[in-house]
Amino acid sequence: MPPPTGIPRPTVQRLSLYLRELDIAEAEGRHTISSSTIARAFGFTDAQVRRDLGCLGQTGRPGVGYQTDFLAKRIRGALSLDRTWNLAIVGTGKIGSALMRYPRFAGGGFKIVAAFDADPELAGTIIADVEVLPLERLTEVVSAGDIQLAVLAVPAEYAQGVAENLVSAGIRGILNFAPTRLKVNIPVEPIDLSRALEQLAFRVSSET
Amino acid sequence: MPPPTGIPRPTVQRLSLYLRELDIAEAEGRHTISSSTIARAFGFTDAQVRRDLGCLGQTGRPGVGYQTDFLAKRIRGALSLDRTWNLAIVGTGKIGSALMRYPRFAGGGFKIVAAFDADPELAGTIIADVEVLPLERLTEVVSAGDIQLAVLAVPAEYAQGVAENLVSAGIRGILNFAPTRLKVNIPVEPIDLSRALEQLAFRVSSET
DNA sequence: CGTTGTGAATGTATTCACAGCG
DNA sequence: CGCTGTGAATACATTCACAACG
Repeated sequence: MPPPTGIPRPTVQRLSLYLRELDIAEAEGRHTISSSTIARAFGFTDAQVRRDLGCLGQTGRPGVGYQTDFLAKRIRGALSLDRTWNLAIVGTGKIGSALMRYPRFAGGGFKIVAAFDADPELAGTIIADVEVLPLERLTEVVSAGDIQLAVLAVPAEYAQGVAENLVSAGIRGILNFAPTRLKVNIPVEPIDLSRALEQLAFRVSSET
Repeated sequence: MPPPTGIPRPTVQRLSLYLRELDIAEAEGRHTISSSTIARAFGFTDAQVRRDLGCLGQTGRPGVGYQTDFLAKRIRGALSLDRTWNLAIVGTGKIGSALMRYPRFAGGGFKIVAAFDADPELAGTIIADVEVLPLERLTEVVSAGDIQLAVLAVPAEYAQGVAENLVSAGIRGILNFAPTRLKVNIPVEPIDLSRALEQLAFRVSSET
């Protein structure tokens, strides 16, 4: 049962952040937190935080704030993080293999369960406890292994082709590191380093 | 002379994309391109593209479209990409060193000129033609080397401290790979993998 | 008290629709 | 014609401001 999709995009993005702050608060033993505390952590306004949390229904108590564990659970539910997502890494070059060793992926319900590379040299290698398989086995393994998401870290020129394979293998979403817009009809979340750098350059040069 | 900062954030983001499409068009020998062609490449509306390009002043010709080379130059100017930005990579672990080998950085006016790591073992190593220096030399090298931007790829717990060093060394903007909000008064552009994954999970599970 | 939740007001971004130009 | 540039209309997001609540 997909949770209500009525949550606006910018809100979803911020909910991810709130979740982190809640985890910190919980780890520090704070059982309750106010909208303005959350807001301050990220430079938002308290009204914004309340508006965002309002999307999850009644979650706070006036005069007290939000109960951290309850709210975290609520956000996880809304974001569908209250389950495990199995990931395949496709392309185990520099970026792909770096990601496989990125510890934070293990944290929140995301689990790397397979890795693929076109280079036959790499097949058989083991990176962070996961064996790298040849690309040909993608369809087979993805279908059999209940893998929902893929991290695409192949050279730009192959990205579209591999993406199409992923879709027909049954992958439901792609985290795309290649600087290309993928033409597929499943959700794609791009990680665009050049764009981020250009953004940064712009902001720096339009400083006061 | 910083270009007019009057360009709205979402527009700046899209201008980066348009620039890519223009480079492709130019490479293919198309000397002219219409707003709807650009729009189609990214799934935007033609009106949106024209509105965005409107921020750059009069750039197109009715009945014809936009002249690719001229428009590209105009966008580069607006985004301050008509210059070289010197980068320092700070933290040459998995992600940092992967970035140093990322070819696309070389492409558009961004040049990695220095790299630092806290681990003395790594000092002296050479990655992609750049020598890794110990963190202590950061201030010295950044000041001397005319380095404007830093890519921060250190473990989350050190990020804030290193960021402060970067600021006092004279860095003007940070591309931050650590999953932390940096409290500094220069522009920071976050690359947040966990957030992107969570975003993706949400979108997948709220599919029709 | 302090803090939530939310209507109403404001601000920002996108789309519509068309006059005007080559 | 085809296509740009832009006012006017619309949709969306954020902030204000305050009643209600423990």
